[in-house]
Amino acid sequence: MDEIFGKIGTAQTLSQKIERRIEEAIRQKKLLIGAKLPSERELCEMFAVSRTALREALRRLSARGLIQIKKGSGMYVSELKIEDAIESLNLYYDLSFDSGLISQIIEVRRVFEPEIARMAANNRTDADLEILNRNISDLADCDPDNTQMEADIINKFHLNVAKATGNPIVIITMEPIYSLLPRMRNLIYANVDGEKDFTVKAHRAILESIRQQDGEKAFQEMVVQIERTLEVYTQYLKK
Amino acid sequence: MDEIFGKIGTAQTLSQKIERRIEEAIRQKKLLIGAKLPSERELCEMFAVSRTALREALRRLSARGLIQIKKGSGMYVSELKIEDAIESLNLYYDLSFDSGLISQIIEVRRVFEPEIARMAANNRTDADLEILNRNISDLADCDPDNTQMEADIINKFHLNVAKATGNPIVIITMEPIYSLLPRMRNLIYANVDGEKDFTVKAHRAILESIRQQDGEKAFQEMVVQIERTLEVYTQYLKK
DNA sequence: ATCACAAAGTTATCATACCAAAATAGGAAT
DNA sequence: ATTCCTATTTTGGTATGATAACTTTGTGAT
Repeated sequence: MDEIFGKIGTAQTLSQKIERRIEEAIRQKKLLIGAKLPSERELCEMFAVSRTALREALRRLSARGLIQIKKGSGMYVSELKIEDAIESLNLYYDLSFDSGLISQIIEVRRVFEPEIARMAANNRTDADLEILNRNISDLADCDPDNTQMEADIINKFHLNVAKATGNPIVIITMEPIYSLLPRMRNLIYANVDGEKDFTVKAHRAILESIRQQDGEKAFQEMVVQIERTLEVYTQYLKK
Repeated sequence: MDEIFGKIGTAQTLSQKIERRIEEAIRQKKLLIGAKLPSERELCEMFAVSRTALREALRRLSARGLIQIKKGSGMYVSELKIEDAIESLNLYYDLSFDSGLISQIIEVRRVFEPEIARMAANNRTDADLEILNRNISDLADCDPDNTQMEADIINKFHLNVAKATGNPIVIITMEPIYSLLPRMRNLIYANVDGEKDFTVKAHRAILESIRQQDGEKAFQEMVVQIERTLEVYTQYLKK
């Protein structure tokens, strides 16, 4: 451990201490979701700090999605949305986006998604089937020129398969990855003839396997779909 | 789409506008990593706003990891670390954690980790081997009473396997899950006799497969390890 | 050349005041 | 009783100026 020398002048600022205190209260459920925080003035008295310091702490908390500030009304503990967490990831990807990332994402999907399809086949409900079915119809009916919407729909299909596993952890782990797909696909998908037909067929095959609760078949069909995607991307990357 | 009625009074506050402006500058690389921002006073003049508004914008940016503020020195554009992005996910997991998630996490690990082990076997470097080796030694040498540290070490082993895949997406995906393990394991692991010996052996087997770059064997060994964990947890959950 | 210390620049905090948006309460019109 | 409007209160948003604490830089003595 080279932690011997580390952080000497890292004294937390006052506003950071305040931030931590409130964050801890939320983490420990002392402040429940939706709870209204005392007003700024009251909090100033309670913490015995100036409004400036307090407000800067609150700004950070709201930037991180922990609280919601409503002018004229008050501040409320907000349910941390997965979107907030993903927003950070998106920014990260935005800043470090390169073609290498594309193939790495594909690699992960190639490995994870077939297993997800299998789980979905084993656990899906009838409601899941309906959603997936409508999803496929949406793609088939979608205006071919609206590639953005096509990408969104395809994205949602995969996300809905993840949801059909009934395991929220699966959703949470894959959500950040799926959130990247529209951007990537937009670069490529539009240029490939016949790709949409293939995708619709592949999705139908996956759905059918899930309907039959045939995990192994769902696995295989997903492999086909992902490997095709991989091919398309590979072509693009060679250009 | 029920987006017909939505957000009317969404007037951005001044500090949010400032935040966007600076964020955009960073996203568009007009401000490069490490670049020093003008001082608060200068920025105030440039944006023609008060220091209060400006500072609150800067607090948000630093909370999101885009800039680093050094007292007495200045403000610098910082490289957005993966850890910053993952920190948000961790918080999210933290807030939605309950014992019901344990079995779901196990299910996910059961499906994902063997594949990760296979990827690691294919892509590992010698440096990865060394890290994993030291990790196993640490566990073997660890004070048996210090269950917290044992849990940490085990946690790190799995994370290091993920790192050995060489694919950052894998890390991002799994890191939040691993961050939950110590807490879970602490509840259970301590009570099971002989568990440590088993874990050490299992880890050695996994490492050996990765060393030989035998993906299939690594996959299988990881299955063994995870299913054992699943057993232990199942016993606990039945109590 | 080295060290100690002062000076300048920068962020952190505080205190106060005023502005703007939203919620609330009260009363008037229906 | 209900609806509508208005005045009041509460709450967050912005502005300003002063002071403290910290970092960096430069100066001068050694």
